[in-house]
Amino acid sequence: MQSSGELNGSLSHKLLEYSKERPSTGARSSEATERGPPNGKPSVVNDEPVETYVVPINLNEENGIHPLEHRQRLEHIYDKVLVVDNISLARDIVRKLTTQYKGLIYACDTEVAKIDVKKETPVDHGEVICFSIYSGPTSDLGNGKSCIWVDVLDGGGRDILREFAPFFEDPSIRKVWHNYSFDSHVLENYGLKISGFYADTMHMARLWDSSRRTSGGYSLEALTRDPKIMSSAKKCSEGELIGKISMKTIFGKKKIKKDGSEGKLITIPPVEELQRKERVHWICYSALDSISTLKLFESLQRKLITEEWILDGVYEGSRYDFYEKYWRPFGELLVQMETEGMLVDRAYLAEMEKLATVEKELATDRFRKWASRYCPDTIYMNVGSDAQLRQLFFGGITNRKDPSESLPMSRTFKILNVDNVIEEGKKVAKKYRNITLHNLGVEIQTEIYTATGWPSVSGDALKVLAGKVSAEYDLIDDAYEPLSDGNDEFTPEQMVNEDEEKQATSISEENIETSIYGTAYAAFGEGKEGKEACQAIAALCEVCSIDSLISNFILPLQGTHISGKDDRIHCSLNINTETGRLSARRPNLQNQPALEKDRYKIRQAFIAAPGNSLIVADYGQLELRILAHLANCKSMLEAFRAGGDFHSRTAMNMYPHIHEAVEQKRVLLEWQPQPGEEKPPAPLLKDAYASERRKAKMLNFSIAYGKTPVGLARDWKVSVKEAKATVDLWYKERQEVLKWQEERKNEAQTTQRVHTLLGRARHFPAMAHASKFQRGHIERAAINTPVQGSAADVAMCAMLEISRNAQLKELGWKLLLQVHDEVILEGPTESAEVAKAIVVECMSKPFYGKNFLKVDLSVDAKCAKNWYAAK
DNA sequence: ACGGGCCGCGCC
DNA sequence: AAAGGGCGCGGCCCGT
Repeated sequence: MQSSGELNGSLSHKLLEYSKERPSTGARSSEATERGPPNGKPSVVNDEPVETYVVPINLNEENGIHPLEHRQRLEHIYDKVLVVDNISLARDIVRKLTTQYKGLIYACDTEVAKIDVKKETPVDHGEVICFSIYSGPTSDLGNGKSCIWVDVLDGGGRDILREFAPFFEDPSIRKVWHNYSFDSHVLENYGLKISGFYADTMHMARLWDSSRRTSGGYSLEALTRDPKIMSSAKKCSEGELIGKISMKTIFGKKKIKKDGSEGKLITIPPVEELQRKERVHWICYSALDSISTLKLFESLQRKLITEEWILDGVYEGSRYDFYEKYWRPFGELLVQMETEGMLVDRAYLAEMEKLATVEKELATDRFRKWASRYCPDTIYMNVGSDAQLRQLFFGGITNRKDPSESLPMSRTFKILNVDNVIEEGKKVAKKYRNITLHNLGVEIQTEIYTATGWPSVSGDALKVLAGKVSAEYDLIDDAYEPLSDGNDEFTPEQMVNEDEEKQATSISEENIETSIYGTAYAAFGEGKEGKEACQAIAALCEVCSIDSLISNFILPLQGTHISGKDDRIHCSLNINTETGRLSARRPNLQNQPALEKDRYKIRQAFIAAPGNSLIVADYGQLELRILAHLANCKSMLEAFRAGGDFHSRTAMNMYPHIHEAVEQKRVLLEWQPQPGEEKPPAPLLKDAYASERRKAKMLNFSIAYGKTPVGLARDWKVSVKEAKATVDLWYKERQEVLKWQEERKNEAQTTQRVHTLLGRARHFPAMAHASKFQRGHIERAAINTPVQGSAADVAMCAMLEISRNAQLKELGWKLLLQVHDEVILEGPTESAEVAKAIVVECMSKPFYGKNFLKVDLSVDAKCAKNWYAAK
């Protein structure tokens, strides 16, 4: 496909979708469509190597080349390809590969059928139909050919593939892949244990430039066609192909519409069919994948070698050295973790699904019944539709950003006819039917709007309407008691709510009746009506939160597409973020509900196998410690050195009156009960100065993200001036942080990049021509990236340290998952305590047994039978 | 019927 | 006018 420069630019208007009508999806890799930044223009960009779903309308002139010409150029490859379609030939070749040609570097690539890469894990899914191996133009791998193409489909299936085991499994034979994870898994489905991993060109490309997500993506095609990437490729002979050509360019056909005319949709036959019926072109297409992967590797290697690698200010070599030392082993480790997977208790999830469904129905009925008094059709409405909710509460309102647009007072919606309502004059229920929703008849004030200017109907917005009333279920009201606050790592939003709660409950007795109600109380005429409105909307909040738990977690985790034969869930762990954090997909195991809010205890479903336990270990205030180190901030470093409650200490440093109280021992910073002591000898700071500590804590979290006084003022509901004053208090003792942040902004401004602890760079190519707002965004990213990215570096080093540990390996402990500042391992229960101590040691000293940071790294670890219990 | 845009929300 | 960083994903609605 074309680079996204074109995608976002002049060509974008020519783009169209093509329908994916292949019965079995052919795939050479996993795929994802992704979203652009919230307000940014770039919308969908291919992230991983895959055939794209966006093509130029004019198929005849892609890049000025006629598809027939593409095919002709492709055919030249055929002369280089040794087609291996029988076992004895395979045996001969493998003998060569593993003896006289053992020292070469090989690029490998598979083509896979019977897998839906958007939904399924490649672990225990997919069938390899062919693969290609290439090691450069000069090696004669037989008959003077330089590229091997192996027909797995008709050349011997599993048997011919297994002939290549000595090649794939030899750790001394260096192999380069584009998205190693996918190929590794599909090959391992045949019982092979792939070894000799040498490089993943996708990771190398990300190390070279992490911002291609919005400017081209990381598909093999996009990368090998990008002159900026391939500029250093060796000059190739006339007509030689380097860049990958996508499947649809070669094999795409315009769909013929019913009337016989050519449609705009483009279809591609199943890959098995292509392999058999378009054999020559298919072989060339497939061979080109490994050829272009090797060229890409050589180009990226040359590029990375030219870059300096500076680790915490010290020259360490080239950025390719960084790749070899960190991301190569990390890439291999991630694939191992994916292979392991996490065991999930399906019976438990099924049980929770039943419970959640019942509770959701109750709450739904309650809301619908109330709303139908104002608008009858709400009985049939979809309470999960934000459009329908917006219509009810805000019908008629004008758009805040674009006053020329406004919601109609009344609107019809097409809904699934789940209630099988039969319309007048009809005999059977239709699949869909229309309902009419109009404004409930009252004006509701709101301060929360969506990015596009419409009033928000999010959970937060609805909570403001409802206030702090209970939804008052008849059956299950007291079945659910939220856990008490045992968690220190609150998000600022949660802390604001915490504040509101304090205010709400501190209001005098006679007012408490009305003060707990939200804005809907007055809107619906106070009294009984107002009260019922608030309760109904509270029920609606319940529906939303239950629904999101069901559809985001309870249901997907039970699906078979993301689990292997062993019933374990194999998510994909990707190095694909701008900052160097991991992301997890299919499913995203990094966003499982946290303990406090998790009414169905979903983390309890993640279990260890019989006889095994999980170890869950996480860093305490990792990002703040990183910030203290990077900025060399005396006050923060001291606070961490002193230990104890960091946020209390921050509050003490911000407010002189607290400082004085601590000095005079009127309050305690923290207190560990000593034997014989029942309660602290003086009040704790976190109780005596709770609101100051909350502010301090919030600033601790917010400042690293670049939050502005304007944003804080909005959250705190105070004036900007007041918010600014509090921010200044925070910075007063932390001038180094202020200075460091200014330096990062300047660095981003002048060099268009910033760096992490280990010396990775993040580019800001948009800096040169950024609007004021965009510039602000980049500046915040510039101060956040070194913090977040360095934390990611530390977490990676810790994982590598753990994976290198011989004792852990011997005891049978394996890494399963990482959630940014947390790792999860599984192993035999009998050695859990020993293993836990080793894990803590590895994480505390993640750099080959050392910690060169100016702060200690605090690690909290637990072992238990499931994830919930181990937190 | 499918995919994109949008919204909303889960996590750190 | 916008005013906290980084993700993935599901539902809805609307276009094709």
